[in-house]
Amino acid sequence: MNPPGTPQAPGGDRSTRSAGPTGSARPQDHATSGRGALNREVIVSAAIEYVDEHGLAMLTMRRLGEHLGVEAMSLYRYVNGREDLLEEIVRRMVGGLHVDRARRELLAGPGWQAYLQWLAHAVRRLARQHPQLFPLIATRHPAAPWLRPPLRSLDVVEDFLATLVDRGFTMENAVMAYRAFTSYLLGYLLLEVSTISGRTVAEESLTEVANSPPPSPVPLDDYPYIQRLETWLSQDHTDLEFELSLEDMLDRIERLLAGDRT
Amino acid sequence: MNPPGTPQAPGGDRSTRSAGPTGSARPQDHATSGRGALNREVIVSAAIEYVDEHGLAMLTMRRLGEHLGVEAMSLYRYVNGREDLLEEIVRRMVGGLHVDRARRELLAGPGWQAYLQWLAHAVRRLARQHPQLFPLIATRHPAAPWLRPPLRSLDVVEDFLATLVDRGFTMENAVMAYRAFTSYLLGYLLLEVSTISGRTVAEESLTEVANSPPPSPVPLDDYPYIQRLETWLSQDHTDLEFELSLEDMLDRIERLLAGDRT
DNA sequence: ACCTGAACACCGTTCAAGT
DNA sequence: ACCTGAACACCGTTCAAGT
Repeated sequence: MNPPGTPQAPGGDRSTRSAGPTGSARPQDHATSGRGALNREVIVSAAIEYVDEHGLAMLTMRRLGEHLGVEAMSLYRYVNGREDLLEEIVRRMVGGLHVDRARRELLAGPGWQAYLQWLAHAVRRLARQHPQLFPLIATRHPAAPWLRPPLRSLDVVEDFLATLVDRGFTMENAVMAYRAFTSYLLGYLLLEVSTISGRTVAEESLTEVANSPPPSPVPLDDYPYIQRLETWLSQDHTDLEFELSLEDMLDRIERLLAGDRT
Repeated sequence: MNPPGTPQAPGGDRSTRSAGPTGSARPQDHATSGRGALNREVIVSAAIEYVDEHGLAMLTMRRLGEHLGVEAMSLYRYVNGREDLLEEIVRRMVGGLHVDRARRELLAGPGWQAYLQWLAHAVRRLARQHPQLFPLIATRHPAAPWLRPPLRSLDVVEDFLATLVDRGFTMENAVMAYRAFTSYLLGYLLLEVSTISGRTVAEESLTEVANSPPPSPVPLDDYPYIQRLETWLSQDHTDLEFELSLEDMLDRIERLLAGDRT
């Protein structure tokens, strides 16, 4: 399955499902030498950190190497190239949304709403913590193309469907709920995040690149309505707005169920 | 305003609002020489064409130059670098959504619903015509950061707000409608498009790059629910699904209005 | 006025070589 | 086993030079 030339990541076990509490970090007691401790996990963490600070465009194999105190070429032992690194970042971020059955039962209780509420908030937390990275989640096409952003991880989708079907959704309705939930979240958060990171990235590319002209403040004559509504338009999404539209969306899903029974 | 070193685009009038029926293509009767006819418009068109065919990652100043039968450096006379080119592509795509007042009245009639219906379908047409480009629309941060994707163009947003306010929306409700509409469309279309272009791009990067291993078909043991629902999940979004959820969203906007009157 | 050649700084990636 | 140096092919972009 693997072309012979391809460098092999040591300990490169791709399955996310496995990770029991045992196999997380093999004990490496002989000199955890501060410098030489290079591995896939460290690299991905550093990359996330770097992007959060400098923006996605600044993430370069060479710069990441430097940031880690290592030549860029060393990274290729653990990461199968830049694409693979980005993919792994997404996997890692999204992977945190998976909860085991027990925890899920606790979260959800008898209804499905509490679980979806929790999931939505978890994704939002992610988006706001890593505004630079979230568009990646929304844009990258996964291995399984019918696995849509922003959930991505098979584990998370499995959680989602299991919860709903166990609570009495038909298969068709579960899928419709998945789509509704998923596109609501994606659309909402992409916009919310674009206001946050829009400014952030702009500032950086100004200090970092420093040759692009400052994004000219557009003159609003000729646009009377926009002018009148600018204060409202530029207002940040509030937590309340998220809660309300989220509930609205959950209601829509509930109506799916109701429509089924009548 | 312009740093002296910056190359200046001839005829580089940025305002989109201007374009009366007169100034579209200055008559250049002296030898419209098939080769030398390089200008901003031609470049942008070629770029769009190129991306549609080869994917965004393949769009390179040098390759685009070659595609146009010209050295890459020539492009810099008309386009202020790659970033500017991308921005212009977005401007051009989104610009087509602007309709003058007369046409809008015709479209909308007395209600606002017909206009929003038309707009939603126009954006969807765009997304499906240029699946490779649509994520760009969703991701690029505009000059005015409160101008959210996917509408982007000041003209279009002005159209949107004017239509609603003229039909009796309060300012606050018009903005809420703008957000609801915008994030609904963005979320929905991003997902729809990701199924289309997911496959497309995968095939290309396979023929073009040819060294990445074929995206391994994920084994679905361990994921019983996904397995059961796969056929549903992988089903393409249908036109009907779009219509239904669109109407649903318009209803939500209508409830904004109703809530105001009670 | 418009295009080009040559050059610069920077990429991602490979591979033989070092320790 | 792990990292590096050198190299390759390819970027975006600038600028003096050609016509």
